[in-house]
Amino acid sequence: MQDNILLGFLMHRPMTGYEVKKAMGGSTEFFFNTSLGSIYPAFGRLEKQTLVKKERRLEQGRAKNVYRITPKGKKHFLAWLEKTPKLANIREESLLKMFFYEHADAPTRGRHVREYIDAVEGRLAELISLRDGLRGSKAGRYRISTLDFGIEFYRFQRRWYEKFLESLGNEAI
Amino acid sequence: MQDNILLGFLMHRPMTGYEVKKAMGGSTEFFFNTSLGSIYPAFGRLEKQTLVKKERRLEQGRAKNVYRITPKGKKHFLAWLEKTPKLANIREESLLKMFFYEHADAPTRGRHVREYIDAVEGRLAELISLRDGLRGSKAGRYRISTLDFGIEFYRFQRRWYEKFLESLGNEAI
DNA sequence: ACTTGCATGTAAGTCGTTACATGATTGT
DNA sequence: ACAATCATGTAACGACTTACATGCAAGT
Repeated sequence: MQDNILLGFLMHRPMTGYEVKKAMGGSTEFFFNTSLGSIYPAFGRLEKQTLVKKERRLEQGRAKNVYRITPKGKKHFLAWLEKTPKLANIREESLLKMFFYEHADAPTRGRHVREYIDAVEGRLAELISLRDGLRGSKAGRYRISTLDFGIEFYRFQRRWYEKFLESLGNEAI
Repeated sequence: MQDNILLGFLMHRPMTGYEVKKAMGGSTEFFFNTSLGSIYPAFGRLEKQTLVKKERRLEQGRAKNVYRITPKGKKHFLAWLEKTPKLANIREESLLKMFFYEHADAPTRGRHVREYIDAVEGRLAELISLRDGLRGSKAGRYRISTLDFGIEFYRFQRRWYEKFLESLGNEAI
């Protein structure tokens, strides 16, 4: 899957590994992010499969490895893109701990939920300021859609955990 | 993290790897699931750390490896449980494809979203029937909370994707 | 006889992270 | 001079999955 994201970024323009990593910031980083230590080997694999082509460039006296997607790479990416995405599993540590909350005491449960809500609000603020920055820009509508999903998702979480916190207040201690 | 879930299940009673796997079904499987090929080696590691103790039992002429959590294991589990959970990242293939939707055509986008909503509805039906089965049972309230979160989460997704589908209908093709 | 479920484990492979290692350029 | 950013890569490790391999017991 990671390979297809890299190809997706190269659909826009040829890039270095470092540039792809930067491009993820503020765009995919909230639902997909990957480290440089993962990107460079991935480009190596993609090159072996001739899905990308490495171009050695000298810019400002610095050697760069710019990767360009090949026609075969485009076909590969579009074939992946066409397939209906699989339903995502929830995989949250917070739910896992909640599942075992009978083993924690009431103050711990309350603290968890309050701190979790704080974290949700922090993330929410980031996403909202990101979207505000995109207003009036030429950013694609689908990029904005992913951001909107993120914002609504964290709002949903905030609502849910606030209600949960209330219900904890009513628990018999 | 996986290790702590195994310990969490053993907090209830000593179990075999197979039993833990079964216990996940209908309880944690919607937000955490793991394969037997992962559970058995994990118990081996936990035993080396003396967090669990293997007990060889003969039941119905069959040899079983029943694992019991040790006092040290309990301490380890409770220490993990106490720490505030980290904010979960969204990591959904559907959002990733959405991000690149300018490269797909309108019928593909529509098909994706409709099929995704179908999958969400299927999952929702599973969760709702699970919860209905839990009504009146002695199931812990926190286990029910995790289920409720799941149900509300998939309802949120259904709403969001239905609105998104509508907005796709209005797109300039 | 056959299939399903119980039960345990290993091996190979995928996917990804963090830390290590290096070095140039740009801005203060 | 110093820090930050640009830029590339490797090594070690961790977490997990699927497939392989085995075998008994219970139900049909």
